[in-house]
Parts: sequence; C-alpha cells; structure tokens
Amino acid sequence: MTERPADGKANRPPDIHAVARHAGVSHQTVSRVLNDHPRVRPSTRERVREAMRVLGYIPNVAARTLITRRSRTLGLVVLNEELYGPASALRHIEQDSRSAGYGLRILNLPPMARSTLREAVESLRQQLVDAVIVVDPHPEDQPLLGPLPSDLPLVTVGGLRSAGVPSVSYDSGPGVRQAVEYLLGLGHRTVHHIAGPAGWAEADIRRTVWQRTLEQAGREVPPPVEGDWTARSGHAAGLALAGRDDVTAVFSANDQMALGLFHALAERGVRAPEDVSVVGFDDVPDAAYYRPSLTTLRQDFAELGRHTVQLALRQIETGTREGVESVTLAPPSLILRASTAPPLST
Amino acid sequence: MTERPADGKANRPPDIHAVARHAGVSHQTVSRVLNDHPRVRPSTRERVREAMRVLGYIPNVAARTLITRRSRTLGLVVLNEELYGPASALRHIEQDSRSAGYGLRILNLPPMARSTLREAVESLRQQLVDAVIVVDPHPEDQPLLGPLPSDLPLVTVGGLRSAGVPSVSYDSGPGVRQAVEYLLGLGHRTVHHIAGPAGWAEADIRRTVWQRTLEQAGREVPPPVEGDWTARSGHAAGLALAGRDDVTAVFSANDQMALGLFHALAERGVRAPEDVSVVGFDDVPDAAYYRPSLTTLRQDFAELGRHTVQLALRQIETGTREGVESVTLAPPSLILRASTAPPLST
DNA sequence: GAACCGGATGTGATGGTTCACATTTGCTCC
DNA sequence: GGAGCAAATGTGAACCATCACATCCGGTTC
Repeated sequence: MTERPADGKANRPPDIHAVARHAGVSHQTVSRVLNDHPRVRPSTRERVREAMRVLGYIPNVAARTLITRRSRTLGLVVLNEELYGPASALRHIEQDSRSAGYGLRILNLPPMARSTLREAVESLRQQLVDAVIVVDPHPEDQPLLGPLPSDLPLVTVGGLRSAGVPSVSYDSGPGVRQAVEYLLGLGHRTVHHIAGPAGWAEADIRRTVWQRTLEQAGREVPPPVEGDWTARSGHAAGLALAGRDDVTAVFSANDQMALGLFHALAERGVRAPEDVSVVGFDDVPDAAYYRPSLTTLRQDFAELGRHTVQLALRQIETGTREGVESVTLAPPSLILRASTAPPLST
Repeated sequence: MTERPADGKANRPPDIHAVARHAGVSHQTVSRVLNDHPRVRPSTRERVREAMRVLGYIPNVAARTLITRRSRTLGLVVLNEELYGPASALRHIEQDSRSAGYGLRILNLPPMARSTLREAVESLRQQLVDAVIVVDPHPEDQPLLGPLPSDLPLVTVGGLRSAGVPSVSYDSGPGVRQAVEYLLGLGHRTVHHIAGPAGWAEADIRRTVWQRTLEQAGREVPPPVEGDWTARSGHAAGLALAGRDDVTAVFSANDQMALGLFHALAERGVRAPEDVSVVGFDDVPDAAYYRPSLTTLRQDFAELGRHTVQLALRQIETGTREGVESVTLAPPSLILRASTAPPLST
C-alpha cells in the first residue's frame, strides 16, 4: 500500500506510439507524417495530425538526433562579443540560421582567451552541433584550428583564413584605401593612423592598406599609434596626436577609438574637422551622433550572416569541406559625414 | 562482389560498448566511470579512462538526454539584443551558465516581435532545454507568458514580472531618484526627461520615479520627451529641448539618447554642462568619452548573470517553480563625470 | 482471372546511454 | 571455513525516434 500515482505511464509526454494508437495506425506512419513523406494518404495524414494535436505531441529531438546523427543546430564561437563587429555578426547569424531551420548554440570566449578556442570547438562538437562557426579567430589561433578533425563542418568568419576551411572574409582593403585617398584628396599632406591591436587580422589589414596607400601616393608614413579598439585607448592615442601641427588627418581603425580621439582633441582645444579630419571604421549606430558626426566605413553584416550560414549548410549537405568555396564580402562603403574637411591652411 | 567498406562498424565513433570491450569491463561500469559514481575500484576506473583516451571516446549527449530527460542546456530568449542592457545580460548569462556546466541556446527576437515570444519559448522547449530565460519581456507579453506549461523552468529578467515566475529585476528607482536629487542639489529648478518608449517596463519606471522625485521636491514636472533608446531619437528630443532657458538639466533614460542630446545641444550652440547638465543611464563603455564625459547610472550585470543562472538551476534541481524566490538587484550607482554642474545663473 | 505493379502501411532492428535489479567478489568475524 | 555483508561489477530493459525491409491492397493488363 505504498502511495504511488496510479498513472501506468508515469505521466510521460506522449510518444510516437501513443499517437499511432490514437490514430489507429502504426508508429512508422506517424513518423512519415512527421517527416512529410509523400506516400501517406491525405486522410490518414489528417487523422495522424489530429491525434498529435489532441495529445499535445512534441517530437523528441534527442531520439531523432540519436539515430539521425543530425541535431539541426549550429554552434557559434564568438571571440569578442563586446565589439561591434562580432556582436553584429552574431545577431545576423542567429537570425539566418533560424530561418534556415537551425537552432544556435553560442560560446562566448572572453577576449584573449585564445588558448581555449580548441576546447570551445570540441565542446560544441560534443554537443552534436552539425557545424561550427568561429567568428574572428586570431592568427595565433592558426595551430588550434588546423589539426581539427575534418569531419566537422567548420566556417571561420573574418580574421584568420585557415587552409582548407571555408571562410567568410572581409575585404576592408578597398574601403581603407578609399578613405585614405579621400583624405588626401581633401588636401591633407598625410594621414595618421590609430591602429587596432597588432596581431588581429583586421587591425593588421587596415594598418597595412593605410600605409601602402600613403606610400603609393608618395606621402610620408607617420608611425601609427596602437589602440585596443576601446574609446579609452583612442583617447590615449589622441593625447599623443593632439596639438601637433603635422597632424591634420587621422584614420581610426574603428569608431569607438575615433570617439576617444575626439574627446582628446577637444581637451586640447583642437577642433575637428577644422584642425583635424577624422575617419572611423564600422559605422556604429552612434557614429552619426558623435561630435562631429563621424565619416566612417560601413560593413554589410546582413550579407555576412547570409554567406556564413550558407557555407555551413552547404558543408552539412555535402558532408565535406571540399568544394565549398570561401566567400569574400563586398568592401565597406565610405559614409561621408561632418568629421572630414580640407586642411585649414595649406 | 559489390564494393563495400570492410569496416564491420561502418566507421562510427566509438561508443560505450567499445570502451567496455577495450577495458575488459561491462558497459555499465564505463557508464559509472563517466558519471563519477563512487563504487568503482580506482584501478578499474583508471583502466576505463585509459580506454576512453585511446579510442578517443566522446559520450553521446543525445543518447544521454534521451534517457535522462536532461540536456544540460539553457535556452535564452533575448528581446532586444542590440541594446546595451540585453546584450550585457546575454554575455554574463552565457558565461555563468557555462561555468555551471550548462550550454546555451539563444533565440534573438527582433525588436517588437512580441507576438512570437510564446513560440520562441515553445521552440526552445522542443529543443529540450532544461530551463528558459527570457530577457526583457514587455508588459504586452504578459498573456503570452502566463499560460505557459508549469513544468518548464522559467526565469524572466528585467521588464515584466509575471506571477509565479521567478524573476530577476532591476531596482532602478533609487538610482533615478539619486540622479534627479543630485541635479536638484546642484541648484537646478527642475529636471527634464528624455524617456524610453512607453510600455517598456524600465522606461516606465525611470519616467515614473523621475516624476515622483520632482513632485516630492515640490518642483514643476515638465512633460517628458519620448525616445526609442537610439542616439537618433535622443537627437530629436534634444532639438525640442535645446535653447529653451527653462531647460538647465536633463535626465536621459539611457546613454545613447544622451549622446544624441549632446549633439543637438552643440548644434544649437548650447553648452554642456554650463548651460545644460545631463545625466544618462547605463554607463556604456563609451560614456566616459562622450563630450562632455557623461554622468550616468551603472547597473551591475555580473550580478544579474549570477542570479539569473542560479534561479534557473534551482528550478531545475527542485523540479518546480515553487519556493524559488525572485531576486531584486542592487540599485544602480551614480557615476559622477563632467556632464553635470550647477546652473550658470540662478 | 491470374500475374503484375506501385502506392500505402506495417514489422522489427537500431542508435548510445542510463536505470533497475541481479550477481559476483572480497572481506570480516566467529 | 562458512555465514554474513558491503563493495564491485554485470545483465537486460528502457528511452523514442528512424531505417530497412516486408507486406498488404486495389487496380491494370493480357
């Protein structure tokens, strides 16, 4: 006489057999309805559907994953989610993978926690994700990505391109060139640069193209000032640049450092754009409301999301990385605002 | 003589039986080692561990979830990921749930897509998450959350508090009061307000407390100007306020709108803080580099993440929402910077 | 009217783990 | 040296879907 619920079935949610019983068919027919198999008579299909509705049936994804070896889930490793780029990428990738019928697991690695990228990928793999997307791996991560088992579909976004791994990469070069040439075209003798942290793929590209553009124009290449993407570091860089009369134009590797730069300039009584013109990178939503309104380069993250998910899905479908072509995004476009002007006196 | 790989096992990854065979024990013993069951002789345990290493064994989470009915995964629905608050919450929740041994699935609902909150929760439930966390539900979502099946652990963060659903909520009130009183204490006759969109819990609280504080101080309550959290809307609001000499102090419901306000003030030749003092809300990383450096209220998102995950885990452990107490966070702290000053002329 | 055919449906095995319970092992103790 | 007992280990079922294959059925075809 121990108390025990009289439920023979321990009150578990209905399974495929319960539905089958209710609809008067076999469990296999229910499965066929579930998977939109064509060989089911419409009347039968409707009866099964009705049974599902009545019982409140929900297919068990664990059982399905177990036999299918597919989870319809993508895994996303974000290296620096607090930055505008990675955060935007995350949003779009989530959206696109969802509309492709895939769920998303995320793993945000704190900045600089590179040593664990490999573990992150492995951990997602254990969770049976169908593909892993890594946003913004750094060159130092190369050895971590290289020896990955080749049976796991993988896409890298931005940053490091790893041989044999399909990737979506930015084509910042033309944008940077355009920005620098635009400043020179306004009459500036040269353009100074606040760079991102050395070793970061995008930081390096922006610095390199800035430098090359100056060289090709036969201009002097001033030593770049290195920041860490934050407004704070842009401010520090600004203090180093403000007040020198050889500094009339600055290209900042991102918008937030440009904001810090503005702050430093103002502190030193230097006006922008009259005394110093500034171009940023990202076009964060706030950029138009910086003072002055920031001329900057805008990346299309919607395009990035689409291609990234597509590359992942294609690998899942074909079951291999072979033949899945990497994608290079369209160059960023220069958004002209109020932070750029001709130099005051030639 | 059809060609067919000689692999008897179709080259599948090793399972628990393979490990058992290799270690010369039963599959159950392997399972015990896997789950740190105490009743295994150390020597046996080591032998099994070695076998796992040699074979490169990875436990299959689908199989485990199937029988356990636990996925060790939390589901997160983010309502407005592009805003600072929700984005910060996401980061911390991800971090804390990971260090608690839980993975995270996310579902970002585009702003205002409220009608689908219910579907979002259902879809996560189908994915067998052990608990669902909803960040920033709106009052309009009340009917969507209420009738949810009670067998799914659920936590709401910020915004709407739903009866019977454990929640983590902000306690912005004291912060807002402190900010407004601080401005009055500087000598301002009254404080104007740029509000967040009506209907958003936090926007409403900030507006209400701002108003009440003024009333209790016997000051005039000017009509608030409503924004939508963006710098753009702050700019629009600023254009409405700039240049009126009854406007000497403004409390903006978030930092970005304060940025827009600064922009508008500058356009109209109004100086801050000399002519107009401004206090924001959030302390975004850039706030210290706005011009002027922004006095603002800072929320502790690390605390938010900790409590949120804790509430979810407690429900998972106890198997019920009963007895799991909601949490109210510490009030935000006022960060004094350069955007506030006494009014010029009394 | 028998053979044939393709569409509709059913049967049983399978996937990899944990659960419930049974059995063996290794001691202690008298 | 055997009872007694706990620790260590093993056996088989269960979880819930899909896969592979078998069977059934009604209608053509000759």
